[in-house]
Parts: sequence; structure tokens; C-alpha cells
Amino acid sequence: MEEILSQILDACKLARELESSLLLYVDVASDAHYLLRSCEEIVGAFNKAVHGLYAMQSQAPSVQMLLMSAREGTGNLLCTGIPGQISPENQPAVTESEGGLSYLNSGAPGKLNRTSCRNEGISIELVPAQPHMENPPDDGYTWKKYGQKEILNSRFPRSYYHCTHKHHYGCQAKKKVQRLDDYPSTLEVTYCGAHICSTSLTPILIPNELMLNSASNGKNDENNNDGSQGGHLRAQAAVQTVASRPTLIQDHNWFNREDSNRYTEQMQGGGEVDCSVAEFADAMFNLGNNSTFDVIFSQSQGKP
DNA sequence: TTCATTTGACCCAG
DNA sequence: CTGGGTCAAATGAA
Repeated sequence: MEEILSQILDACKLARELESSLLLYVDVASDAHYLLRSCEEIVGAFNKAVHGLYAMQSQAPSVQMLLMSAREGTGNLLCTGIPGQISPENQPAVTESEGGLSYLNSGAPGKLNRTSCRNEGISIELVPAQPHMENPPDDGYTWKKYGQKEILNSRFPRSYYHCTHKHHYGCQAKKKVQRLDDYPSTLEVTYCGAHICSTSLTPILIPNELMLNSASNGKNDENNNDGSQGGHLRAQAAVQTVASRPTLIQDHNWFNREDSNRYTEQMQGGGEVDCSVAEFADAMFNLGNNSTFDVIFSQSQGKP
């Protein structure tokens, strides 16, 4: 417990440092890269504490265990970090006690299996609810809420979301979010279907020149009114461009995971490190003095 | 004016 | 028939 408190205090300290910087230095407020890194650091520090608290919960009858017992016949069980957040210690081997729980199931039992999710992969994740907010933590995608229903024998309503790009790109990804009756501080997020709005590009295989042309033409943004998706595409273009440099990826092989807007780094030793796009971009920024990111963003920024 | 959210109605599997 | 999932008009915020 002392260690967790220490982690919470560390996170608070980081937050105070950022606050001080914002108050003291005008330049900081306009330095998106610095702000991004600072926020990621703070979130990561708090996440460590959250995962520690999850570990403590697992010693008592946990939310996870209750859910498992409630869903008899559940298929493969995969424990992951909380989506959109930094996995603890950046360790690839994640145990149940370290974070959110995820079921990956092509045929989940009972009512979860109904209607449009019947023939699609279902992923159920438990995430800590943000205080005073109904919305689940950012998972890297943009969602549009299309419905909310009172559920029988549940104290809290269930919210229904589909991918923002459903109409533009036909992305069929959906999610349901419901606060757990017994653990109101925990949200159960059920993902249905895979995103096709950010998985069509394959890193490493695309020639450097092609990506540079694509990025410099700004085509990604021209056909796209949505800022978020534009960001995804810009980041991916940048990733592909950087990744296509053999010298830069000598020690890092990057893979875009299909189920989320996150990247997995395959280390030479065989282990994997899961990270967010922001972390990934950050790592790429630091790979060389003449970062391709600078070139790409300077060329694409400011275009409609 | 645009876009996201809310909410009642409807659909359909069980 | 019941209840979960989806649709679409109404509403509100930016």
C-alpha cells in the first residue's frame, strides 16, 4: 500500500510540475509535444497506482472474478492493460492483477452474443471510471453515442457507441459502456467488431518515397474533414516513413495492432512493449536529429 | 448553423 | 411477450 501511495504522490508531483511550467513559461502552453509528453507521464504515473490498486482488489473477491463467475462458459481469457493507457512498467507479460480484464471471444455467452455482435469478435474490458464522468477513458478512437438504455436489474444505463467513421469509411466497430452495479467506479466496455478506419495501412512495407509523396501532397487530410482521423493518418504516414528506414528500425520492429490504435514494439530479446501512438511517436521523435515527423507535420499542418 | 447527445419508438431474437 | 439493440427526431451546446 505504501508503494501505491508513493506512486500516487509521484503522479501528483508531476502534475504540479506541469502546472508550474504552464504558469511560469508562456512557451510551454504552445508546445504540444512537451504537453503531450507531460500528460502521458502523469497518466502513466497514475496508471501505475491504478494497476496497483487492481492488484490489491484481486486479493479480495474481485470485479474480474465476479464477472467471470457471472459469465459461465466464457471463452479465452486475455488480460490486457487498460485501453488507451500506458501499461504498467511497460512490461509485456501482463497478469490479471496488473490491470483491466479483457475477454476476447468470438462467441460470448448469453445476451452479449445477440444481434450485430453475433458473428464478430467481442472484447469486454473493465476500465476504471473517471471521476464525475460517464465517459470511459479515451481508447484512441473517436466514438459517437447513438443510444442509451435502461437495462433490467441494472442500476445504471447502458450507452451505445459506434465509430465516428461509420458513415465515411463503413467502419463497423461499436462499443457498449455500462457502469457495474456492484462497483460503480468500474466501467464495463464491450467492443464489437474491428475498426477498418485505421488498420488498412501497413507499416514498413510501403516505400519511403511513396509515403513522403503522400504526406507532402496532404491527401490524407484533403479527403477527410475529421481532425481525429487526419491525426491518425498523419501519424501512420509518419510511422511508415520512419519505419521504412532500415537504419532506424534496426532495433525496433513496430506492428500496428488490429484491435486498437496502439503499437507493439518487438524487442530484439523477443519481448513486446505495448505503447500508445503518442508514446510511439515520442520514441520515433527521439530516434534521430532530423526527424521525419518535423518534415511531415510542417508540410501537412495548416492545410484544410 | 453544425454537430453531438438524448430519448422515445421501433425491430427482432429468444 | 419481453428486453436488448438501433433508429431518428428533438434538443442543446459550441
